[in-house]
Amino acid sequence: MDRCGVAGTEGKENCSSEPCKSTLKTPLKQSATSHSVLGEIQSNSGPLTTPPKLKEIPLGDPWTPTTNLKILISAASPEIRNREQKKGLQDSGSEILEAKHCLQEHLSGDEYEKSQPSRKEKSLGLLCHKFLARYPNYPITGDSNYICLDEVAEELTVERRRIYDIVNVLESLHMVSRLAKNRYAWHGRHNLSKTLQTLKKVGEDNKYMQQIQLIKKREYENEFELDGEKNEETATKTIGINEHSEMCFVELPGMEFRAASVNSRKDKSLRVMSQKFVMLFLVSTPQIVSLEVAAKILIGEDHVEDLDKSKFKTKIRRLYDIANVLSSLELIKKVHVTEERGRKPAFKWTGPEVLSDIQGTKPVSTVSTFIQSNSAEPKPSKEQCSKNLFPTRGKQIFTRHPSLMKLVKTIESDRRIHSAPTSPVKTSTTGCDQNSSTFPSKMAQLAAICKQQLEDQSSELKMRTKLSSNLECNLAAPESILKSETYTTSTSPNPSLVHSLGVLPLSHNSVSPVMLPHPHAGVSYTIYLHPSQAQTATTYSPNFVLQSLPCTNVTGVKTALEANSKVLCGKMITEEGDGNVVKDDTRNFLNAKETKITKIESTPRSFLKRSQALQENNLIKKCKHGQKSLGVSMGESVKNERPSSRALHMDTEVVSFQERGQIECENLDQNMECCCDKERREGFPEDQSKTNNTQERPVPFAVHAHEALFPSGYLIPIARCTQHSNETTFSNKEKAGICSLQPATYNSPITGVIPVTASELTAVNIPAFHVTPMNIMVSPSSIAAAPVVNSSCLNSGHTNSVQNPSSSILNFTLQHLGLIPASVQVSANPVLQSVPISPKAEHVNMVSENVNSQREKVLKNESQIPDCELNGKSVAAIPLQQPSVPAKPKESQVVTENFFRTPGGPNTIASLSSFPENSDRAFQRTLTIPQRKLEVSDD
DNA sequence: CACTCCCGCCAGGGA
DNA sequence: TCCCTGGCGGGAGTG
Repeated sequence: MDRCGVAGTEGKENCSSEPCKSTLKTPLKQSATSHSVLGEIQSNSGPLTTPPKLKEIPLGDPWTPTTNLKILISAASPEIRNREQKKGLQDSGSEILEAKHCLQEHLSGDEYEKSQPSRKEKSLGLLCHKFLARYPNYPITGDSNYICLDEVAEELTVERRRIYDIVNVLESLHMVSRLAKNRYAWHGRHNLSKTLQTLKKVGEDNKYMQQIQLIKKREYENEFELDGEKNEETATKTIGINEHSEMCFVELPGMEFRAASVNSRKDKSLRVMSQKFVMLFLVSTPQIVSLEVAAKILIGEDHVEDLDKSKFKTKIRRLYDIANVLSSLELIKKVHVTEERGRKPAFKWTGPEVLSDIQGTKPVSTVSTFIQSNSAEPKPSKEQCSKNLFPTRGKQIFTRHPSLMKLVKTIESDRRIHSAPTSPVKTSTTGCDQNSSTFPSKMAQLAAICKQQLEDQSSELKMRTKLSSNLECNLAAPESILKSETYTTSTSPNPSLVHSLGVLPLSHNSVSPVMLPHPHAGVSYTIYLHPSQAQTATTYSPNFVLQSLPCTNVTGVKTALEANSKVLCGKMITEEGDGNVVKDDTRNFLNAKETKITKIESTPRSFLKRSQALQENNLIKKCKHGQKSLGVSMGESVKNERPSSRALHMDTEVVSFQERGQIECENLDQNMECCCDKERREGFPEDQSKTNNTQERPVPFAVHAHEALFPSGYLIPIARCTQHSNETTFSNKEKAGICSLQPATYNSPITGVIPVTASELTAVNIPAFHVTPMNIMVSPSSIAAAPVVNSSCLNSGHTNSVQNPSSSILNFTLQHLGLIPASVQVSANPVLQSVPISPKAEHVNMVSENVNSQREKVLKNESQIPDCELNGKSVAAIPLQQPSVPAKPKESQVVTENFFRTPGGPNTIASLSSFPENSDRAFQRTLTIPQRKLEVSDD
């Protein structure tokens, strides 16, 4: 394709005056340059040109395996043939030219035209389909799924330019990542769910919902007021919302680096636009976004002033490009929205439902090279961290997300960096980590930052959470306490920090720090998870709610209540492409627009109210279920605080609390929401969720965050890692069913009955921790400090295996609770053996090594913890296996269920269900991270 | 005519 | 300097 590009350029020179387009209709000119020829050939039938030429064509191109296939295809398809010819043209333009001439000569105008592929046949969407067909949705990790743009363009017989369009959109979804020039890595949909979650989070942060509402409001006003000036004013206002927002590309942990190389270019508008476009869908309740609205919002972010038509038009064009690709991905579907003003093109989200998952976790927008900092290295200075994170000059690998700016500021104000991140061990499980080498440093810095942040706020956490009263920390050696900080949104100077940190980039080589923001109180904990495959973020809330993010990348779980995000829109009639008409009468909503908007502005208040309502709701639920636990006392206090954190993001919501009631499960609390969301996303079978049998539950660690209270007072809902559940699709029905599901009861030998709502399956129940409540006392400080899994630990030199996020969480939990020594790593992933923490590892919680056998037993019995080393003692050794390896015995799946019900996202049944298409692969992949039943050997 | 969106010119910038 | 990238908008195709 290089040639193409070149040829194109050259050709332009020669035939610039002669529009290639014209060439299509017009006979090819001898003088036409290769470029023009190319165009002609492409569009014109190349019947004359023989397939053989194609073979010959790739002179310089490596003979690809697909060549034969292409030839065959071309033989069968005139269009393809043409494209092939075109391709061939690149190399042997003259020959093609001749052929073309011949063709033209022999064909009449009509015939010639007929021979040309129709416009539709050349659509980007179709091209994208072809492109996607080349790669598996869920490629096996570790496989080298590389994409050579030249080859692809060649094989698809399209200009490389078109491939860029596709790749850029795919890149925005992290389905591909750029490895090098002309080379991309194919990730398939493995990261899709994470990406979507992240995007949703970012979208919520950006208040896209509000923007949409404002735009709609404006339109609404226009309809009735017809006040042009006013409209413009409104428009400006609307746009103004984004004025400050900067274009940024949301990165996923582990993906940044590669993307970075691409980011050299300032404008990645297509990528950014794509992400934002997706965000719009994710944040809006009727997940229907009209092009007009999308364009306005996108323009608003770029240039508020430039609302001129041309710009708008251009945006629309680009949106079409993006939409075509997204449509090919089956993430959206074209529909038409009929409003008062008329019928407008729009797109409806048809992709997996995305939950705003983990609270406080944020997508790392862009991370530049990090200086690797391991324990031995001096702690990175704040400046350095900032610098690395947000390089101001040179090649900024990634565009930084606004939230990161906040982080930087926070860091600035907060100088103390407590502990250096653990040295990451390089564990590349994916074929994409070629550039991982640079990650460690970044991660380290991020970790340092997070730690710092956490530490600073830890004191606050202590005060807020009176966990100490309930829990005494016998675990807590000073070091054991990872820098954790409490984040109280209300008081925290940098409330945003939590969110900023939310998602940290994961590198295969390093541990990723994960912010565990307290839902409301803002107490956040950071857990350093091994970024490598799992990419799971864990949230640790003061109330001891552990949540694992599907991936670290996942944006924090803003409480964006999906239900809440009701888009203000007039009566909306959506005509789906297939002719189905979807009516969404939200007119009533319009009436409240003003009010709602006002509310939005006065977010704090509304938040409080909501918070209270939520709290009440939670309490009620608890009571309802008769749940009693230590967590209650603590939990409540904690819960009370949650609202605040939530408030940060709730401003977008204008929906009345009652409305939310419908989605009660989602409203319970952020954690729960996450869980719920995950569940839904994962396509958790309704029946399954309803199933009382925990073991059958696809989701390990399923616990009703709100309801399942453990004696110990630890409420540890852990969201499943949704890594593999990208494709989960839950029908509305299913969702509803889930939401409405009656709480399932799970028996915990120790704790007793733990009612769990099906929708909350994602929550993790860690009965083991509750076994000896009194023994597991956690001092406030310890609580505040989230155990950080040292990267070294995670990557303990013994193994290359990637730490499963769930395992990280497990370790964290166990260590934190003192169930296991800090030095012991329990791998949630059966594949990953428990790995002794490297002595070098710093920041590892020094958990009392003395874990009484009872606990272990309890764990064994109760939590069904997978084999692991407790106290560095026995643990059924499990052959280390690359988690990435997809092929897994089905048994693993079963095991998974039993295992602690850990959030091993990947291995959940749900995830399986979510892979309708590639069930095989999905399944395999799922198996990849088998959850083992924890068999703790009594010593 | 409006909507779509293909096509490829051309500039930025990395190698 | 080469040429990879990708913004951008003209204008063709479609309904």
